[in-house]
Amino acid sequence: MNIGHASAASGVSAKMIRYYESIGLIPKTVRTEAGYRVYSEQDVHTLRFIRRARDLGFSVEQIADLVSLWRDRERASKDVKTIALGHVSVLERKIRELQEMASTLKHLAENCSGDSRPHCPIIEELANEDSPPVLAKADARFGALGKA
Amino acid sequence: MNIGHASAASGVSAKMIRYYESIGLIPKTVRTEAGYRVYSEQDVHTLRFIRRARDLGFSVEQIADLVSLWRDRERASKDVKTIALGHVSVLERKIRELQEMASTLKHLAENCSGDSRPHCPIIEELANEDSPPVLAKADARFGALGKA
DNA sequence: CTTGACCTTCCCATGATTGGAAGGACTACA
DNA sequence: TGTAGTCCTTCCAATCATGGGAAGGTCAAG
Repeated sequence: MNIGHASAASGVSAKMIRYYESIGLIPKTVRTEAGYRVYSEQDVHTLRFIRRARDLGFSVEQIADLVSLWRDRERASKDVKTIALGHVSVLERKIRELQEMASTLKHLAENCSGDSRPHCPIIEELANEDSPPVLAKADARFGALGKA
Repeated sequence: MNIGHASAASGVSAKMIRYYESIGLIPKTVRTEAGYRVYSEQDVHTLRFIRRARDLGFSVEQIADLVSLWRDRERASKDVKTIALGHVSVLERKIRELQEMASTLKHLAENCSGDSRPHCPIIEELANEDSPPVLAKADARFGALGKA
């Protein structure tokens, strides 16, 4: 099976499959004489595992740990649970940060008439000389949501 | 006032001030003969405005819009409200995605004994041949939380 | 006049992902 | 056999906001 087929079968883009190989998340594959990568059903299985972990928001680094724990049939379930719960707490912190942002903004927007007049509490809050941080301490790096 | 002072007064790092200038979010400053950037109180005020908007998770692109609306004393509050509410809906979608991830993981972890035995429903779910996506469609790009 | 703290520009790295270019390989069809 | 079209390969670049650091100029205090 070539990379395009493995991609379709696993839901991981060919680009990402090559990337995962380059960073060592998955081992280098067998190649045909022409240099084409060849994948087995087991490889596709691994790729699906990786995709599901990505869907759950695990980082590539965490996924590497999960994959090796997956391969180790003797590992303790505690080790897996530790990673999962650690990730849950990161997710929950992130959720709280975003909820704070959203509720602050909603509160401001509720007090903004939203008509053609210039008065606007949203802008006024952002411009407020006296209120240092708008929120306590929401790590701005996790607030940015890209150009979605 | 030089850039270090402006940074301390606004809470925006000197690195970011230069970056914001380079991308046109803030105008080029006056320079001393030696080439040092010089900032006024008004500039610091603008930087604080920007930092607060960042704290609320606005993208630089959105901040550019907010800054120009801020400067325009005749603008309609509707324009500001539209940006804010658009951002709120993005935040809320993101929150729902993360909540789905967290609840799926918590559910799996609750059923994982977390002891030294190998049985682990978390790994088993990730490895499950039959369940295509773990979650409906959580954009993986927003699931990754960096190496926090 | 030296020391240290500041400033300047420039380049690089992050994380996961996508895009594209240039070129080789394979398949199907005439 | 030729050729068109689709696949594959590698390499390079961009995203977004931010930090790190190097090399070198400037400034203020001692």
